[in-house]
Amino acid sequence: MATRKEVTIYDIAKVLNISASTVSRGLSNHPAIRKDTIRRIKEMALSMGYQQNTFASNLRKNRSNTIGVILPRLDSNFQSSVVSGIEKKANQSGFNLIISQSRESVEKEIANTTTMYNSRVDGLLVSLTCDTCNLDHLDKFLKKGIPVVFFDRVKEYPGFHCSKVVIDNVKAGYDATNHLIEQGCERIMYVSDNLLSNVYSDRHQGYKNALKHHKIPHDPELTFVNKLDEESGVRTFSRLLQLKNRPDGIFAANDVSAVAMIYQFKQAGLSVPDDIAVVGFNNIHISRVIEPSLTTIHYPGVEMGEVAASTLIEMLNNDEPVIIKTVVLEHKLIVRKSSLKSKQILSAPSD
Amino acid sequence: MATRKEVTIYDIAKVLNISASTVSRGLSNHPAIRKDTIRRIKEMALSMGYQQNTFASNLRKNRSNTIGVILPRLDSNFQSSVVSGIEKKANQSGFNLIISQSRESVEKEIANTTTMYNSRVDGLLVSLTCDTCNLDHLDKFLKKGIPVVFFDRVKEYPGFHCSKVVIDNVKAGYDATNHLIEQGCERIMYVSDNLLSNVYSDRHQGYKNALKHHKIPHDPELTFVNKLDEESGVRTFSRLLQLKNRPDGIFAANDVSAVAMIYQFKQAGLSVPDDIAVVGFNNIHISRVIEPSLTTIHYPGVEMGEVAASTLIEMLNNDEPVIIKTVVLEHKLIVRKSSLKSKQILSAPSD
DNA sequence: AGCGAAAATGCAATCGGTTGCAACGATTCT
DNA sequence: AGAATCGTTGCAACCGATTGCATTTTCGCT
Repeated sequence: MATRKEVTIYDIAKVLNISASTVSRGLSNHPAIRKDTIRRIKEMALSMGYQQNTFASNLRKNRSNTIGVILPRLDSNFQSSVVSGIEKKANQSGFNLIISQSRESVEKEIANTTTMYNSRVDGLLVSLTCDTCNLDHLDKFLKKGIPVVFFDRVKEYPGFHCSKVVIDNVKAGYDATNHLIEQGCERIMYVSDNLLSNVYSDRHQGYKNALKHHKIPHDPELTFVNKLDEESGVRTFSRLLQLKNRPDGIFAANDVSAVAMIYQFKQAGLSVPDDIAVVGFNNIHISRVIEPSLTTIHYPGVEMGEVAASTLIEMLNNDEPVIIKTVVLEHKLIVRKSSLKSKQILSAPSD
Repeated sequence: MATRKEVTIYDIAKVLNISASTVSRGLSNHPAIRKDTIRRIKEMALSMGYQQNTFASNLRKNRSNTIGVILPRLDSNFQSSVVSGIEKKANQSGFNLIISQSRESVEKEIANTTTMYNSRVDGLLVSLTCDTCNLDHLDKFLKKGIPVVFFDRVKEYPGFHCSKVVIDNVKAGYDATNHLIEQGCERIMYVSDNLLSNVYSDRHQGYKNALKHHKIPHDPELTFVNKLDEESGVRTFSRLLQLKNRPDGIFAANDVSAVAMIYQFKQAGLSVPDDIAVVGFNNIHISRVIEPSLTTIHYPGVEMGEVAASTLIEMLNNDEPVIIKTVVLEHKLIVRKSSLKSKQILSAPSD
């Protein structure tokens, strides 16, 4: 009883006493088919419970109507917002979405790439692993004319050209650091994840730029690279203790670690922001409600997903040669309490 | 230059001077094919860069090797963890995943259902919208023998039988409320989302059970239903102000709203937990680091996803008649500061 | 060497929709 | 009226892998 026979276009054709080609064309509103015939076909299809067999269609058209997404993690605030945006756009345009996570493993990223390739996705959206150091596994897509769009975690690679959707991480890093400096911080620590990744190295660059701009010497000891997870705060704190000269400001490359640090500082009896000011990155929900609330860089996740998906879909729907572009979305420094030094300092002559 | 010809089994067959059937069988390790032939086929396939055409295979086998997931939101801490777990299992078992969000809209849920059906998913994982009040849109799957597994947001519906993966929300609601009562709370508010959804109504039931068990009268005015988002705290707070008798405890059906409330209370100069104790639900990251840290119900998201996916995959791989089952995962009350009334009360004779 | 069984391989139909081209009828034009 | 044209529709060859059944090859055994 489970698998009763499927209705095909041939069945419809037989009932209406026309050919299957006409049914096929009718169902896709082919201009050569008479309006009235189209109506009859569609009505019959509906009443017979016809359901298109996408396999057959895909096979013939050699198009899957599917977009592949490869990203490090789904269980991340930021990344799941991006996927949410992607899903929205893809769905609107009638594309299916197949998603796989690399879990920050290059091997898994490569494996996922192959799966996507074999599933014959029409296009690919990728946010890279931190450790991805070449793009050989993506070559086959470009070679075959399957567009690839990077988002967030991107990579420049010789001979590999594809569109990207990012924020200006250098500028954002600059803004964050600059803000701390303006608050009177003189010894600022940068807490980062793997500097191989553009997002973290660019923020680092911005950090250095800001220091330079304010003529503050750059102390490499103040850049701490570690996994930016919930335990990051503990590690950073112990790292802090080892330093001769304690920093008076921290720029953390994500909110999760910033929040974890604030927690550690509070436990240790240090005052945020007065003993040490903190700026995070991402503007995740938590940053607003933590005590003190976290100054951070807002970073539009859902929008990034939407733009990335739109960019890809545009490439898919256009027959003209692909235009490679890089879309840079606006970020915004959101100042909250974790970085606002007491008023005396604030009102000090800063210009 | 874009689309260079694909390699097919016929090409391989021609080169090796054997038939395509043998190549097909060889590639799938058919026992009737000589080991040596298999080796030769595979080597040639590799060197020619053969890539299986899944459309053709799917068409012939009438199987998509794809699992569909429909859930309310991807940009939710909890739900994205579940998806993460699902992806992990699906990937391990060689299934693709297509995902779509209903964004809490029944219409979109139904539309997604149709898309999934047309994509001919082999099985479906669903977490329902709060407002979904019948399962007619899922009927076609069962009728066609496509297994459906619900997770988290489930629904009992006459004549509709499918497996489920859930937690015991009644018990969890009981545990949360009971804990508040043990802390000395006597007037406990339940802050919920739409009570049509099992997760919220079951927690409500547990809440009432606990009250009853402790012989505390149930005041319907103390159940506040609203959208459990970040603004929920504001709404709940204004609701609180309207009450004659201010509650001394709150059980919130998710952490996001609990945290938002705590924030409001603090702003208003109320002490948590002494003026009002708070228990949340989900144990999202934030609950640990907020001040005061939030007592909550831990709720295994990733595991729920893994179990749901495994359950479905098991059904897909078994030819025997499907065994319907309900898997109930353990939850756990995690006591933190937001509910721990001062020691005097704690050490009071509670037996 | 010869026979039969078992092992290995090939044949050809099939899955269901798509599409270039041919064909048909109706209309228009000369 | 005959030719040209346009609007519709049908024919048949795909797309590439799978699989029941037929056929060939292999090999053991007498």
